[in-house]
Amino acid sequence: MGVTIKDVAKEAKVSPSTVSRVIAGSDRISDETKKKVNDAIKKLNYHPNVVARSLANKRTKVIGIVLPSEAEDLFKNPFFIYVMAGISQYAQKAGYYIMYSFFNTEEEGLGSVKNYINSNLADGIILTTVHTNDRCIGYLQEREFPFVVIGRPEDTEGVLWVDNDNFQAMYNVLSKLLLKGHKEIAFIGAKRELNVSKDRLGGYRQAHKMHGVPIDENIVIEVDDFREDLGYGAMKKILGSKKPTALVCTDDLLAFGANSYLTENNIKGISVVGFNNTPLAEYQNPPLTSVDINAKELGYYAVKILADKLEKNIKSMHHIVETNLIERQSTEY
Amino acid sequence: MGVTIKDVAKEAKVSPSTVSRVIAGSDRISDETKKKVNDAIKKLNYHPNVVARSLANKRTKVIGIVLPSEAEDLFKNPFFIYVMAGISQYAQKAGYYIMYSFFNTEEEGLGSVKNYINSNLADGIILTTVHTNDRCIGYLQEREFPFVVIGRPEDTEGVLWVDNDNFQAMYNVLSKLLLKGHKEIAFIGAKRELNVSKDRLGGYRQAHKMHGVPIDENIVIEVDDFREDLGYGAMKKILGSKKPTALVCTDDLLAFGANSYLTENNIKGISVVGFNNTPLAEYQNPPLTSVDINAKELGYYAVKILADKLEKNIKSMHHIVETNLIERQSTEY
DNA sequence: CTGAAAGCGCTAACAC
DNA sequence: GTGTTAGCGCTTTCAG
Repeated sequence: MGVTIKDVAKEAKVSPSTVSRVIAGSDRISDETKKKVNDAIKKLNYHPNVVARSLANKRTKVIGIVLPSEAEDLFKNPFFIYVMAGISQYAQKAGYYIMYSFFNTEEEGLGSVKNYINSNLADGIILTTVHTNDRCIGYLQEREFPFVVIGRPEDTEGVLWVDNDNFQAMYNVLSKLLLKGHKEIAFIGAKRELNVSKDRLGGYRQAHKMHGVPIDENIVIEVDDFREDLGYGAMKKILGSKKPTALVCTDDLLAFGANSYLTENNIKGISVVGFNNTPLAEYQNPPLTSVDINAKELGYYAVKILADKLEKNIKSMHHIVETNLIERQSTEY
Repeated sequence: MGVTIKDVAKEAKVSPSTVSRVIAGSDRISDETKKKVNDAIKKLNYHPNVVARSLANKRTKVIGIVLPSEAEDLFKNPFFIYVMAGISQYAQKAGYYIMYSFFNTEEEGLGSVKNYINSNLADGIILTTVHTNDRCIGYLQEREFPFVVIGRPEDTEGVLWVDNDNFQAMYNVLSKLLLKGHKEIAFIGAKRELNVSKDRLGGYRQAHKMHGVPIDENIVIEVDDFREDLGYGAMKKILGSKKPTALVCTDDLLAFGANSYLTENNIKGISVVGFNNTPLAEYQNPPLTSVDINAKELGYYAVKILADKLEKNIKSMHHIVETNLIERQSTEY
C-alpha cells in the first residue's frame, strides 16, 4: 500500500528506530543521519501512519467533542460553530485531530463519551455544555479520563474548564449603566440553576451594592428558559410594576422578546442590553447592545489547556476568556 | 491497561481469533461458542480497541470533513452546522467517526485533505464546498480516494455528490409567482461561476419560457458576492429601469439588502423571495419568504452515499435533497 | 467450526 | 548515537 518506515530505513541505510527517532525529533541523533533520513523521507514521500503510531504509543492525538443537538438555539446562535472553529484552530496548530458527535439526550451524550473512551480512540474529551450534576463529568472523573469543560462546572475540584467571567461581565455592564445615571435597572434572566445565570445575576447585584443603589426586586425577573416569548412576558410584568430606565438580559433572545413588547406598545426611553451578541442583535430595531463572549476563544483555550494536560506540563486548570460589550443604538441615550 | 481480546479468549476458553470472529459476526461459528464468547465479553466489559482494529484491517471507519472558515456567512448562516448535524446523525447510525477541520484558504483545505489521506486516518472525505476547478476534488480523484461533495461539482463524472435541485427549486418559485399573475419578476443573483447560481438562474429562465412570459434583461442582475450591500445596489439598479411586481434572490442576504432599499425608500407592492431560509429571514420586515434547502439532509445523505461506496455496494452516485418554500409575509399579496 | 501464527506500521526498552 | 528486539491489539490466512 504505502511506503513505510522500513522503506525509509532501507533507503537511508539506517534502522527503522532511527527513522522513528528522527521523526519524533529526538535530540540524540547525529546531524548527518538526520539529514540522510530526511532526504529519504522526502525522496520516497513518506508519511507516518498515525494509526500504527497510535497503537504503539497509546496516544491517538484525537480529541472528541460532544455537542448537544437538542439546544433550542443551536442553529440561531452560532455559539457552537464558533467554539468548533476555535477548537479546530488550536488543534491544527498543536497537531491534534478533532472528532465530534451530536447528542439529543444526556443519555446519548454519555454514550458518546463512553464510546470515545472505550474504543481507545480519543486522548481527551471536550464537553461543550455543562448540566447541574452532570453525568458526563461524573463518568469522566470516575474513569479518570482527561477532559475539559466549556463553562464552569459546579464543582471545579480537579476539573479543567474555560469560561467567561460572567460575574464580571455583568458587573461591568451594570457599572456602566449606573455611572450613566440609571437608577432603575431591570433584570431578566433564565435558568437560574445554571452557573452562568447565577454569576450574571450576582454581577448585577454586586454592582448595585458597590454603587450604593438599592435593587427593586419587582423588576428582577427570572424565567424558565431563554425564549423570546418569556422575555416578552417578563417585560410586561416589569412594566406592571414600574417603568425602569434600563434593562439587562442574560441572553439576547430574552432581550429580543422584551424589545418586541416595548416596540408593540410604543414604549421608549429604556436602554436595553443583551448577552451573547448573537447575529440577530444588530438587526433588532433599534440594534441591540450586547456582550460578546468570544466563543471562538472558548474553544481555542479548551483544546489548549487539555493539550497542556495531556502533554503533562499542566499549566492551568482553567482559563477565563474576556468579554466585550458591543454598544449599539439600544443604549444610545 | 484495558481488557483485550486475549483476556476474553482466556475467559471463554477459546482462541483470540474465535473471539474476533464472533465480534465480526462471522457465520461459521457455533452458537455455543458464540454464547460463551459473548458472556465473557459482557463479564469482562470488553470493548474492542478501534485503533488496533484499524491497523489490522486497514479501515478506520473515520470520515474527514473539511469546512471553509473564510465563508463570510459561516456564522450568520447555520448551513454548516446543519450539515454537520446531519453528518453526525447518519455517521452514528452507521458506526462511523467524524473528524473535521476548518481551513482558510484553498491551499489549507488541500492540506487538510492530504493530511487525512497520507496519515491513513480517514476512509473517506466529505467536501462541504465546491469551487470551480476545485483542487481538492482534483487531488482526491488523482489519489483515487473516496470522497463525496456537498453541492454538485462541475464535472460529475465518477464523483459522488449530494445537492438540492436548484434549477427546479427556482423554477417552482417562479411558476408560483407567474401563476399568481406576476409578469415583471426581477432577479438578483451572485457568483455566476457557481453551479448553484447557474442552476437557479436557469430555473428562472425556464419558468418564464414555459409560461410564455418574456424576460426583461434589465431586471436580471448578477453581482459578485452574496452580500447585503450588493443586494441593496442591485435593487436600486433594477428600480432605475422599472418597478417589478416581484423579486427573487439566490440568497437571503441579497434579499435583505434589496429589502432595505425598498423600506428606506418606502416602496411597497413588490413580492420578495429569498433563498436558503436563514434564521434572519423571519425577522425581516416584512418576514421574508424563502426556500429552505434542508441542509441537515445534505449532510445526512453525504455520509450515506459515501458509506455505501466504502462498503462496496455502490448504490447511487448522487442524491437530490428536496427544497421547501417557506412562505412568509413578503409574498403576501 | 476453531486454533496457530504471522503481521498491520510503528515505538520503546534495552543493548552496545 | 544507533541497531535489535519485542510488542501495541487486532485480523486473517492457513491448517486441520
